[in-house]
Amino acid sequence: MSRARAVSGQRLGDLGAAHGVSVPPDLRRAKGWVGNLMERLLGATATSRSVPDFEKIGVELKTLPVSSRGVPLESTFVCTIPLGEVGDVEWEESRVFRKIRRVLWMPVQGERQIPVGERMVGAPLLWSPSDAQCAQLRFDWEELAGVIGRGDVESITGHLGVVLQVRPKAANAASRRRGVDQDGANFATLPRGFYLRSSFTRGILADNFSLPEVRRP
DNA sequence: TATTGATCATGC
DNA sequence: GCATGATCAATA
Repeated sequence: MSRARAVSGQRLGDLGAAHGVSVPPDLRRAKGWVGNLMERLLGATATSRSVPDFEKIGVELKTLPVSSRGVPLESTFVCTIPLGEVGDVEWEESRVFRKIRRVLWMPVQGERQIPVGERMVGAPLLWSPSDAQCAQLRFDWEELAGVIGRGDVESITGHLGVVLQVRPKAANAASRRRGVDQDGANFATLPRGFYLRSSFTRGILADNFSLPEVRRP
């Protein structure tokens, strides 16, 4: 938290320069740049292993692009979906629950009109879901995991789910991953991931900071 | 214009 | 291919 507070209020360009990281002209070809920079600044273990960013304290790091008024501009990716087994897993042992039980949110200005190097880091927030938030997440997760477990992943669109949604998570629309239908037969389908809706993360910020009045799901 | 579906980069 | 880090951009 000391490190997080130290970068709060600073511009990405200055932070990058201090760490020998060059700033891309935009994020079209560097979508993970802000997240990767924050990992370096805060001392997270930057690997592709399925463990929390801060392994010893069980904390996941998430940067959150926000407007000048502090409203999230994008949904938040949580995890990919093991299509063949998600229907047989309990909520408490799910990837979603494990991933978001402790999150360090780092809001960062995300408006495209602001040059990447001039975007400022906001106030950090170490967060765990409240009982009410857990209930919301669990409700959506059980519905979505249930549909996938029935072998109906193809019927899911981003519209389903109040706080959590399922959307593609792939290199492109031709990507394929094994799925399992109701009869246990394999089939090829687009890889999917769970995402937190921006209305949900907006509520998290609103609960902890002074933001414009918002309606939460 | 908010949102969904598509896409980009990197490591192993 | 699948995990990490996400944002872009077409469209409803």
